[in-house]
Amino acid sequence: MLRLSGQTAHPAARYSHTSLKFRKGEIIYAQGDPATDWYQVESGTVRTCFLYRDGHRQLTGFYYSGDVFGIDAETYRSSAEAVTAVTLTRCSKSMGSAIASNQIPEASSLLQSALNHAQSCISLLGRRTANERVAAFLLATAWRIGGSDSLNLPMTRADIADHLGLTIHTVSRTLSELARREIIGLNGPQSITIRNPHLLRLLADGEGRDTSYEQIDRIGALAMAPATALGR
Amino acid sequence: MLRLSGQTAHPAARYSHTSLKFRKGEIIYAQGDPATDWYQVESGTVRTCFLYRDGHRQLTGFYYSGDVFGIDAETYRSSAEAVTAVTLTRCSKSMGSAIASNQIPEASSLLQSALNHAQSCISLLGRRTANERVAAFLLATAWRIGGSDSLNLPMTRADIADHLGLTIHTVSRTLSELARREIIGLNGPQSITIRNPHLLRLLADGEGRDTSYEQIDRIGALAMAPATALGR
DNA sequence: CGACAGGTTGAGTGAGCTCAAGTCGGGTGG
DNA sequence: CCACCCGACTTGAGCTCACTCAACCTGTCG
Repeated sequence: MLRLSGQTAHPAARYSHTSLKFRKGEIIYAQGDPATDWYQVESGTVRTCFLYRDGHRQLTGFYYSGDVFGIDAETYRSSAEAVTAVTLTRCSKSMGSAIASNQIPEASSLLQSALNHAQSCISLLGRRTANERVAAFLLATAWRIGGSDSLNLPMTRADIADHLGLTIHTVSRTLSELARREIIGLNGPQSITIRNPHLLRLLADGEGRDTSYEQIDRIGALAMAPATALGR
Repeated sequence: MLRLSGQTAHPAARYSHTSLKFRKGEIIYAQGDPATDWYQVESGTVRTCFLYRDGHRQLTGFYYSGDVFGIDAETYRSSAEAVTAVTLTRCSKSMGSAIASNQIPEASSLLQSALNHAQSCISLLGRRTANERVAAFLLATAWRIGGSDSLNLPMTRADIADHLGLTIHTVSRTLSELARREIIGLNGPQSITIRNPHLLRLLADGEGRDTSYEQIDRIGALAMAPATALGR
């Protein structure tokens, strides 16, 4: 969510770093492996997955260009996998010491970044309905990578579902419903445009709980009106 | 979950610290306040709450004697409240600098502790059913404070519910059901004994999903048998 | 062209929510 | 000492939203 320390920071650059490439779907490290390295994304998208004993998984985060992941104490609590083809910079922790003992100058920044990611994940999972979770996820993702209203979701529906604690069916249905109400646009499964950010924000914040679709759409239209009038 | 750095460590002891008392229910700091201090629990229990725009809350953690909380970057992302009467040690961050710039030696340890708490929270919310969440919560709490099989839950059902993303009704029903099956014992709402930790672990790990109660109870009985035979 | 992965959509079910009533224990005031 | 209240908890009944099961569509790759 939060960039590490501004646009230009490259914390990985200061250490013995190795550039690596992974193909789509490849595993970068596995849950339980000794946490010897941390990584920074150069290009592409990475997901971290926590696997439960019964086989189902909880995606704890998506990492885009500039993001840092793999900041764990002893062993990795989540595995990391390439969502798309990725290039990474790998940084060995062992050259200084464990990251927990702060012999690495940016240790605090890296941990802070990891903590922010975890809190964002909690913020999504704490929401109550599928609408709220999907809406909040779209806004968070748009804010992180899109910048503008059009965004390309690199991950599959299954990834989104396992991130939000839903099924792919519910995610798909919810997105279709949002598109039907013209809150978002769907140009193919991966390409999404946010048409009504204001209304999406209301949905994410739970304003649609005991309110009918017609009511919330009216509220959204009212909220949009000044912005639209101002914008053109 | 994880103690900061062993039983005897008192990271708060090394700084300008102030001892504070709060009564049950009192607010220690509010969400959005500038994060100027962090705290260590001397006695009692503290909860941290993330409030959503619609008024519902997500408890992001419970903190017991020895635990540290309030490790945020700029402003507190959650409020902190006294679950019981508590005594705390408050430590000012401003004496060095912001915690993110690692001028405070234990900054990394504190952040690591906060990260562990966040990951435990995700691990609970990532579970699928009420049974799994409640079982996992009981085990985590017992491991943290109980030590033995008997534990005193300092928080209310509402606190548990808002921590697990359930309602108080579902929490209450689930606990009653666990008691009815003699997996736990209930001596009053706050006092719980774990009678069958093995079976509780199976439930927490989702082994009861597509299995009937009778089947899982039988599995649990089998799993218990050797341990019982060995133990006495 | 077939195989397959990813995605969408429908129908029916069920776990957990909502609404509602009732219990229990502790505190307070008459 | 008892009546009363209040907050916390429990439990029942019904409903709803998300899951399950299933079918089908689409694009891609060999």
